[in-house]
This record gives sequence, C-alpha cells and structure tokens, in this order.
Amino acid sequence: MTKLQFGPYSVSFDKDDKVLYPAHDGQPAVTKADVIIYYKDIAGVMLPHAGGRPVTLRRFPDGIESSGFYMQEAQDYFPDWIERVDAKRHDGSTIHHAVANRAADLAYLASLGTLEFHTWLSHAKDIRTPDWIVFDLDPPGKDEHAFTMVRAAALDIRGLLDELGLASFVKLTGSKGLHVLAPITPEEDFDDVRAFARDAAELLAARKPDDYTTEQRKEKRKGRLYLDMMRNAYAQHAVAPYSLRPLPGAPVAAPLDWSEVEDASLTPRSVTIHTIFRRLGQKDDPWKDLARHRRSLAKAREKLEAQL
DNA sequence: GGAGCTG
DNA sequence: CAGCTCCAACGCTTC
DNA sequence: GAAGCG
Ligand SMILES: [Mn+2]
Ligand SMILES: [Mn+2]
Repeated sequence: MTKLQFGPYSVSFDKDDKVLYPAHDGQPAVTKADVIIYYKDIAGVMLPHAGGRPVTLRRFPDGIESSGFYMQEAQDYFPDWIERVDAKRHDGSTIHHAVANRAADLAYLASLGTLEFHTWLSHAKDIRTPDWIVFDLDPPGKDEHAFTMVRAAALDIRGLLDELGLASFVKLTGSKGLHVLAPITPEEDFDDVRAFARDAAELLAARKPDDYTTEQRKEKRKGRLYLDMMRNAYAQHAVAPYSLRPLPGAPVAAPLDWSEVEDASLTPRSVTIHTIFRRLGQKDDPWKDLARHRRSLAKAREKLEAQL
C-alpha cells in the first residue's frame, strides 16, 4: 500500500505497478502509480483552469486496453473532503458532480483509475453562467492534411475573436483536434453565450464557405471542417487542460502557445505524459494569463452583429 | 476500483 | 464465498 | 415525435 500525504488529506492505493498504458512507440509503459503521481505533479498548472468546476470522470481501472466508463455522479464512498455540487438536469433530476480543488482531489480520483477529466464550462459556484467559450475543431478526414485544416481553422478563429475584442487560447485535445477557448465574464447563461458562438461560427463559415460549415448533418458537410458549437450548451463538458487521454502513448490535452499552431510539424498527440514536464520546465504555462483576459460579451456581440 | 446483487 | 454488473446519457437541432 | 450529432 502506498500512501501520499497532502496536508490533512491522504490518498492510499495499491497495485502501483499495474500497467494502464502499455509501452508504445519506444516509450515505456505507464503504471497506475505513474498516473497518480502525474496528477499530483500537474495540479499546480491544471487546477488554476480546471479547479472549481463540475467534473466528469473517464475511468479505466484495468487500463486503456480494457473497457472504461464515464462517471458523472460523485459516489458516496468518495472522501467527504471532495467537494460536490448539485447540477439540475432539464428533466428535473439532480446530479451531484465532484469538484476538484486540490492536488489531493486529483490524486484520489486518479487512484480510482481515472485517466481523463472533463469539466463544465462554468464554475460550481455559478453553474449557470459559463466563463469559457469553446470552439471544438476536429479534422474532417483522417489523412495528414486534415490536421493542417484544423490548425488553419484555429488561426482563423483567433483572428475573428481578435476582431471582436476577445482573447483566445488554444490546446491540443490529445486525440484528433484542437480546442480554441475564449475566456469571458461569467454573466450570461449558456443559451445566450451559445447563440453568440453560433453567430461567430456562421460568420466564419460565410467567409470561407469551401473550408468551414456549421451543418450538423454529416451528409451536408462535404469534406468541410465542422465548427461545432454544441459544447457551449448547459451540462456539456470538454476535456480538461492537462488531462491525460486514454489513448496509446498517454497523450496530454496540452495548452499551446499560438506560435506552435503555425508549426506544420505539430500533431494532435505531440505532447505526452513523458514530455509534458520537460516542456513546462522550458516554458511557462501558455494559459497562465487566461483568467485575466476575461471580457464581457456585450461589446463583442455589437461588433459581431455589425458583420452579419 | 468499489459496491451491490445473485447463487 | 466468487462471479457478475453497474458506473452517461444530455442537450440541442433537424427531419 | 423521432433521429442525428457530439
Ligand atoms: Mn473534438
Ligand atoms: Mn475491475
């Protein structure tokens, strides 16, 4: 039994050497202990962004080659020092989400086999008003060129947000695409924020109708990159910055500097559990200033509507 | 991984 | 006791 | 109201 102490909180676990990620592409296997230590050590850069939000867990107690499951409901057996928040569903039922606030919280949840953390776009404290807009960009095809289209789309969104007076930040999803995130003042509900995001996406699609589409029906997209705004709805979530992904090689949903998006050698799984700390040793967290760049949507909406 | 249920 | 099952569907759009 | 989508 290994025991990690975090001030008054302790996290105990066994089977330290259980392999959760098999060796891959010349990199060693990643064990249960590796994952728990990863979350303990990444907490300092992850929690300023992901902390304080309702989380959904994606657990793989037997590793990525066995089946996993999502877990929304914080279980009664979680320690009482893990915060919970009540989230009403539209059907009237209530989900009790866990909220990660400290390194101990991440380490405990990782000890359950949680590989991937998702968060809401709002804080537990103010669950109805998001402080992030997320543009979810996935490649339309599976060839090498497809990710080039994703990079171009991210840069176009950055350009538009800049025109509208909003800051933008970008991360690898660690799977296939990129997320572009705009920090906003949490003062409007999900419906209003999503309407803004949809208008912005439609403007972009109107400017480059051969490259982008907002069509939900796959059949109508015709090889164009789909600008998906549905993540900006109530009770939806996105993979947390610095979360691991349950994919071979243990890729990380890694925040990037914008200059990295212009680099054609970037791949969606460029950053892994094996490289992230060396990377952070050489550069600051690219999202360090994210919360300070929150802006109200009011002015941006005026500018956007003038373009429609 | 942990809890609850069945046999 | 061992073995098996459950852990997420929700929100929104389009047809 | 049902189906599609993520
Ligand atoms: Mn995506
Ligand atoms: Mn198991």
